[in-house]
Order: sequence, then C-alpha cells, then structure tokens
Amino acid sequence: MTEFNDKQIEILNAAEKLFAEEGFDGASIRTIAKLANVNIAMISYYFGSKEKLLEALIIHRTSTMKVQLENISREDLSPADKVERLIDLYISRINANKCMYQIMHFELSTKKRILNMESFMTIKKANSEIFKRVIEDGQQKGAFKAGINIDMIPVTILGTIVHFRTNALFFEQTLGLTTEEAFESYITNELTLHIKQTIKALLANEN
Amino acid sequence: MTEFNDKQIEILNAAEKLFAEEGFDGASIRTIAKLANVNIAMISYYFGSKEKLLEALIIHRTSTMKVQLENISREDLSPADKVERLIDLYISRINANKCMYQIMHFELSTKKRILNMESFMTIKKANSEIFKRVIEDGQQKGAFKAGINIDMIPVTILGTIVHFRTNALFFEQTLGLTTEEAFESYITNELTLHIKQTIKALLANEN
DNA sequence: GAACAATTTAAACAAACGTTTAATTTAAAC
DNA sequence: GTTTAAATTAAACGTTTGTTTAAATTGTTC
Repeated sequence: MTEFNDKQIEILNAAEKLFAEEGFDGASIRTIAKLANVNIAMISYYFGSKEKLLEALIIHRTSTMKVQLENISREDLSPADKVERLIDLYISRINANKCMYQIMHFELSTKKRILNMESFMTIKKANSEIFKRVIEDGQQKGAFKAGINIDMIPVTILGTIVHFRTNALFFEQTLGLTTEEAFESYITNELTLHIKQTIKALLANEN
Repeated sequence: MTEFNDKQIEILNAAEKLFAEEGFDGASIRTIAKLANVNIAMISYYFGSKEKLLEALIIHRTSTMKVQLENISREDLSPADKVERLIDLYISRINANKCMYQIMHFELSTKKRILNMESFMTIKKANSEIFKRVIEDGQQKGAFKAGINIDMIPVTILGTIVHFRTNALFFEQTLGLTTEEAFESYITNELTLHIKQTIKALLANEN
C-alpha cells in the first residue's frame, strides 16, 4: 500500500513497542519520538495525529499479515494434519506479532476509540472461514465428529495463547519460567502440544 | 477488610466501570468523580491517589471473590460432574466480575505499573490447584486420561471466555449477536457448552 | 450551643499532554 | 547557483492531567 520511509518505519516500530507495553493512552508522543530518535513534531508531520499513527500502524502491520493460511486448505494433507498445521501457523503468527495482538485486543475491548478495526476483523474472519472449511471437509470424510461448534474452535486456540501471554507474570511464578527463553520455549513446546491435543480430542470421531 | 462508606463505594463503582471501559490512563479522575457524583478532591481525600484507588478497587473486589470453588472438591460427585461444575463456576464468576477481569488482564499485560497484583494471583493459584486436585483424582479413578497438561486446562477455559468477551465486536458481526441479551445468552449456552465439550473430550479416557 | 473533627467545595497548582508554529536546514530541480 | 520543495528543529500553544489548598459546610461531642 502506502510506502513508508526509514524515519516513518522507525516511528512505527517505536509506537508498536510502547503502545503494546503501556497502552495507547499510557504511551506519549514524546516517549515514542525519543525511542524513534526523531523530533516530536515529526509524528504529526508524517502521520497527522497520535490516533492516526495508531491507525497507520494497524493497517501497516495487518497488511503484512497476508493470508498464508489460505494455502493450507489446498495442500494434500489429511484433515487432522491440516488442523495441526493451522494451529502451528496461528501460534507462529501470534509469536511474530505479539505486540500488535496486544495492542489490538486492548483497542477492541475499550469502548473509547471507535477506530477502524476493519482490517483486523477481515483477517480474523478469513482465518475463521479457512478453519471452517477444513473442519467441514474432515466431517464429510468421517474423520471429524459432528455436532461441534466450529466457530468457537479458533476462539479456544487464540484464547489459550493470548491468555497465556497476558498472564506471563503468573506463569513465570507458578511454572518457574524465569527466563525469556524458558517462557517462549514453553509456548512453542508444551502449550502448542496442549492446544493440539485439545482440538484433536474435540474433533476426534470415536467410531 | 477495610470498611467503605457509601461515597467510597460509589467512587469504587464508577472507577470500576470507567477503568474497564477506557483503561486506567484513559479514565480521568474528573470523569470518575462526575459519574460517582462527588467532588474531584474526594478521591484524593479518601484514597490518596488515582493509583491507590485502583489498588483499593482490586483488593476490594478480589476479597469478595471468595474461594467458593473450594466446596466443589468436597461434593460427592463423579470427577466428570465436578469438572462441569467447576467450568460453570468459572464462567459465572467472570460474568459477575467482567469489569474487574477486564481491568486486571490489562494491568497484568502492561509493563507500566508494577502494582500489587498478588491478591489476583493468589485467587488464580487457588483455582488452578483445585482444578489440579479434581483432575488428578479423576485420573486415579480411571475416568480421565493420563498424559495431559493439567496446568493448561484453566488457561484454555479462561482464555476461551476472555477472548470471546474481548472480541465482542467481532462476534456481534459474524454471529449476528446484535443485542446485549443475545450476546450474554450465547455465552451461557453455546460457549459454555463448547468449553465443556472441549474439556470433556480432552479428559475422556477411551479405554 | 460552643468546640472540635470530619466532610465537602471551588479554585488553583505545576506538570504533562497532543499539536502547531515559524524558523532553519537539507534535498531536488532546473 | 538559484529556486523551490521537503525535512527537521526548538519553542510555544492551549488543554487536560492528577493533586493540593484553604475556605466553607456538616456532623459529633460534651
């Protein structure tokens, strides 16, 4: 879409970090400018306002989250393997965009800004539909059970990951994940395994 | 614990609503005071500062969230029924304290305030341990499968509910839950059923 | 009802906020 | 090299922020 120069990219990166860490209201134009090594006036100069900066950031990041999931439904895999690959992709995407997810989940939950969240919603919708297609295919082939709420499966997958991340402090204590690596390692191994086990069990046809 | 008079309660209620809707930084002392129908100075007078108001609110609300879950592990039910009851209690507790959960999940995720979240963590820990006990009991009785990640089961339950609530706007659109009642009804019926189905499937022993 | 403490108020406080200005520097075009 | 546009700056703008003050009101005690 719109091309950004180096200065603008630096501002967007700084904004992403600080919006995620301190919230939109908590992060100030001055701290963002300082982190990006630019004059405070540059933000208004390039983006117009703080709110428009957030909007630009969301559109910029979501546009790069291309629908790579789409390809999976075309791959020649068993329905069960497709679901596993989808879960892997979900998790790796959140890991790669954890700041953005943090920001958008807060923005979605707040009633303050009636910001344009359509770009984020569109991605969510597309992903949900891919999931739906794969599962319905599996049901027709007799691999998956009927009578399950397909709409809520992405909710459980995403919810589990997001909830684990937001409560990082809690799990650092209770699971002893003191270092950053231990925490991330737990996500890619134990947590991912748990999600796969859970979804598999829900879908499994005992016949 | 500490007793609050009517004015203080009104301030706490107003603060809870506005902190949840607009975030801690987004809500101002003046809007809180206006909603509570008190002078702005009363907040400093009673609570000392905005930050201490949040702290008082958290301690006040979490102290009322007594460990009612504790009783369930003593009830004479099958392990499967106990799990169902635990899920019901989880959901009804979040429904009853949705504002507080909203606030605390944001506060937990932000790196800004190093606020005392111990009261919230203690509750989380207690609940997790009750869950653990019930499931381990079910495993010993042969009702539940072995080789599952017990720690992550509350994460999946809570994550699914919280994620559904935070993305309310999205599901209003995609599921057509236009009214407040339709949304809440979906949680108590479809979503609850989905969670129970999921956890049951994960725990079920096929032997 | 006088004396005292607790409550409530309007006003003011300094600090931080997002944004704009007007001047200056850098870059591009001819 | 002059001209024009773009980028960058420091300073100031008017608000809003959380908090405090000092005066006024209310409640309590004897």
